[in-house]
Amino acid sequence: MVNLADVARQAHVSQMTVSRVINHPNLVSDEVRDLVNQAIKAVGYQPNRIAKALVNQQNYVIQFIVLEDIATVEPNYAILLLEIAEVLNQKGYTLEISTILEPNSHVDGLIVSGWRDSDLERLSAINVPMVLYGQAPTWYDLPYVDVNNRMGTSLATTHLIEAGYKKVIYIGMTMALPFVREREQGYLETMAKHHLVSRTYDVSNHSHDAEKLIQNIIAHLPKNTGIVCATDRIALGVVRALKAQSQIPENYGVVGFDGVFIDQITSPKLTTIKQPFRQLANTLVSNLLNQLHHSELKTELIQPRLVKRDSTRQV
Amino acid sequence: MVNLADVARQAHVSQMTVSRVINHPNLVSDEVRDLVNQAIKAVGYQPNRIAKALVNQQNYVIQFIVLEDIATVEPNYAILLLEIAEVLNQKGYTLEISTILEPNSHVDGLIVSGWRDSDLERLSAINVPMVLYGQAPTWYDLPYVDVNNRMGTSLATTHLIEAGYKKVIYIGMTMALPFVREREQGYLETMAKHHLVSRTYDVSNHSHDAEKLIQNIIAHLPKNTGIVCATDRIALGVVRALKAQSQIPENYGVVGFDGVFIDQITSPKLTTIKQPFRQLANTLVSNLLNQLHHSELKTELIQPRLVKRDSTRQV
DNA sequence: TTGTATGCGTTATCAT
DNA sequence: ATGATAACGCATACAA
Repeated sequence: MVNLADVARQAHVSQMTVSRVINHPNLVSDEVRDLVNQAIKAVGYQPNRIAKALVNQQNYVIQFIVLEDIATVEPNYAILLLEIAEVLNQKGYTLEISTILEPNSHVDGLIVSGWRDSDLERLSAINVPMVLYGQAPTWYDLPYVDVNNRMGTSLATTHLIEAGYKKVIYIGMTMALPFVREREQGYLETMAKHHLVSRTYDVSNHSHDAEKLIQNIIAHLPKNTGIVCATDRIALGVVRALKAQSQIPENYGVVGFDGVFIDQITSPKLTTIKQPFRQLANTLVSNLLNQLHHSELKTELIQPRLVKRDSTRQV
Repeated sequence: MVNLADVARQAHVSQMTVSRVINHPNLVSDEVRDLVNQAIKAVGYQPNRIAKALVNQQNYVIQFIVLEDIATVEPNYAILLLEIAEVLNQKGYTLEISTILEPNSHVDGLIVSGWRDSDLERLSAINVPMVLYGQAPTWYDLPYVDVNNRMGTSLATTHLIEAGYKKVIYIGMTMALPFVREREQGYLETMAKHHLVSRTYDVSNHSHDAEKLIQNIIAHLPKNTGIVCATDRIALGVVRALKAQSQIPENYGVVGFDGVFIDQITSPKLTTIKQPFRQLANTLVSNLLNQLHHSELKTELIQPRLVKRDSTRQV
């Protein structure tokens, strides 16, 4: 392992000068700085994160905590995790993954996902920099990053209206979580804005439930109806129920939400609201590192994107 | 932060004695050991991984490298990653995730997945302990862990035969990877063993392709046929193509492979070969840690499990 | 069986 | 502007 001493020897300066060139280059004269930089390249020096961590009393470890059952959201997490890991590694941090909330002293910061309202009390008691993935109630002072769920369903609803579907209904989820309410609100608001009558249904977030719901209400569902779904999973069930009559997208238009994996395996392919996971990952990480360095708390909503495919009419 | 010195003071012994109690308890007298252990609890000591890493010239970081396009296998990876992370954390290691092959000096070991044959040359040149996820050719001396793919399709084929399907065909993948060949072999062998005529087709690993294939060959496909699919994705397309006539499982039986996520969202629910991801994760990790400590190379195949659901007849 | 001295690679502090 | 020294927490080698 090549260390500071090796570089120092090569450049005929002291260890400290090398350390300064790396951490406080403006405190070093131009000539010496160039000399040292050359030496660093020549010997192939790579800073030792462990030694740095020891002296700085930091660990350069961020823990990603998944509190919900993975099975419910698998594809999303794979993407998000990989994005976060990449961003973190770039900044010299390591990502640790955990499924329980019990922060060890060796983590510098927490990214928490899949939490329920009942977790927030416990979370706000923990004295480690953290950022939540998912919109949290404001009365806890916990910074969060999320996609703008309300805007998402609003985009979906607008798209269906503009595509000429006469009636537009919403199929939501039976979960008391902020993002669930937000998605519903996005639909309701947009319908109100267009002076249209809204109609919502609730199912569990499983394709088979959504499929059954549609089979039950199909008799009362006029042709030329648009269906905004709270998730791609629900949309999958809806599409399956309607496909038998191959009435998509002529008689029924379907829009999902998430845009990960499921949207690609439906038939017809799903028009959906895509969560920008790369951007979410970037924002989560920079948010957290900002807290570590400058200790500012900040909450952010990221804009989603409508992806038009075959389950809705081309406008 | 409470350290060895704090414990030592509490127990009225030296730092070294405390260190010994932790690392070599048999070198310490019983009384002193008990005393120190009490002190450890009393002051709430937690070993500092960073300091340990520095002195041991280890980093306690394992890198998980995903070389293939994530989009093709998302759900599987989410599960595998979380399992690996959990096992690793238990053993005091941290998991780092990367999508490129360029091991930094700060990683102690590599778990490599999604590699192609063309990567193996480069991999075997890297001088860091590693284990591959996925069966590799034996002429590279790289240890790997994989599910027993051959046994998997064999289980699937046997199940269909025993369920009374007269003809059993196989839909495989157009990829030149060992595991692809293994899965096909499992089918072919089992058919031969039962003195049955085998018939294989190939498609890309996309549900839409599989769906088209079935639509094209359905005319020549006699009733009472069993279909072994190389993946759940393919099975999903097959089920979709056959569902219009709702002939599953009476006239056609379908078995998939993987058992992650997709199998739950098909309709009817998929009979499939389940990859034991928890066991795979455990084996991958213990394999790697064995290399780190005792430097033995070992390759292992894990047994998969047949999960009978609604896409095949109950025997 | 227990304790002392030393060093891992880095950086902050203080001195020059 | 540059360098010498000490310190972070732990474990190995050696001494007692």
